[in-house]
Amino acid sequence: MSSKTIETRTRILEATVRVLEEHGGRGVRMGDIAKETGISRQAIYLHFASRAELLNATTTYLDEVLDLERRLAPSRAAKCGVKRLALYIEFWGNYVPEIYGVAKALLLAQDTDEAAAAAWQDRMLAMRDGCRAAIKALHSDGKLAPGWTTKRATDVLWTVLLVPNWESLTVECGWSTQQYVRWMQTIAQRTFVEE
Amino acid sequence: MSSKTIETRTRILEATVRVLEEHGGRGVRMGDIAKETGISRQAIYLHFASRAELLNATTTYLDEVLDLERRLAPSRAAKCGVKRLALYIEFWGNYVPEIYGVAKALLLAQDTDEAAAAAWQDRMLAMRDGCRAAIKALHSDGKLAPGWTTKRATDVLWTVLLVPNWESLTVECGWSTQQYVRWMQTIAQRTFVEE
DNA sequence: TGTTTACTTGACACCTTGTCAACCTTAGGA
DNA sequence: TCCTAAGGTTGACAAGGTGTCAAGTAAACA
Repeated sequence: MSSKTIETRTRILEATVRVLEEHGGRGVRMGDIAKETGISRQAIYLHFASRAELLNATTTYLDEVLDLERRLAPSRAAKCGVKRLALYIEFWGNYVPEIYGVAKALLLAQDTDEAAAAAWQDRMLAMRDGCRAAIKALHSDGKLAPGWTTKRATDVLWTVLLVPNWESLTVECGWSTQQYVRWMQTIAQRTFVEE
Repeated sequence: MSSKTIETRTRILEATVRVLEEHGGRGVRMGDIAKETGISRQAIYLHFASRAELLNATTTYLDEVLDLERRLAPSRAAKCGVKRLALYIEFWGNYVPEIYGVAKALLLAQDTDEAAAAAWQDRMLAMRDGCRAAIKALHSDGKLAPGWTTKRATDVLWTVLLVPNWESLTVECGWSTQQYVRWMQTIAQRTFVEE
């Protein structure tokens, strides 16, 4: 790829983030993104094969810009399962607001777009790995509350952390990010950690 | 409305339930419903103003057919808050699978359709009343775990019971209805009920 | 017999994504 | 300096869905 190609590609990605963030991921068309980038709608297809691919590339781009790996480090370095669980929820609760626009757009595209569904599925499976790791750490410490298997506890933690729930609590119910983190930690603690 | 009008209207509603249930609420077009009913696509608009209105009417129709009121009775008659909470979750966990197809369709229509969004919002606010009643009953018994306000606990219970979470646990994670009910009760118990 | 009611058929507007062809512009190599 | 290719522009169009409209049909009803 020439430097000009890369530059335009980056400009498109930046514009996508901006316009998606601004509209909460809803009702954003290819034409809107093109206008924000300052190029024609058709030109976007010179860089991305479809809307789904653009959306997918945008999440990857955001992960880099927001330094996903650095943000994940604390929870991975936790000394005990209880701590790891709390730190993972803290990471996630602070990450979702930053990616919400793009995430929502990808989420909405799922119905009509097979590729978008697969892309989002992938990301959520990655998030699930984080959940599983936290639950396993808890289990290793002998602190997983009785009755829970690793699989079942992972299912629940993962489901509860899904973006629509964050949306419900913050957008609908008016919670702040801090409240989200704090009470999600409380729920996870009470549900999964043996007293 | 003439009896013929009512009969056709009912046939459309029945057909909508069938075809939506069959396809899990995804990718069902007005033409599909018309074909299933045995009338022309345009004729549906003689009975329902729009796709959103049809979907909305279908949920109301299902509530009647499935006797929503009767199903709600046990939780409402519960003698204590703990029991009420458990029974409400049991009701909901057994109700969602029955309405899933229609619910999913209405859920998917939300992005493009303002009216569909409002209709679903309405139903979910009704469900929220049930959550609030259970939490309040718990609170009256002095059994609401410390730290929770009625509002905050209602927010959480309501969010956790939302249809996408049921979908995640059953469709994605492979849980049975029984498992869903049992573990949701467990989570609610451990999270909200004072030991 | 004549009229109203429920429905049919065919056509079409609107919206968005994705594709195509033809044309333009500019930077870089020979 | 010339000319070529890459990156972009414009206009047009197909596909696929919702919703609308006009004209016609068939049967019930008065």
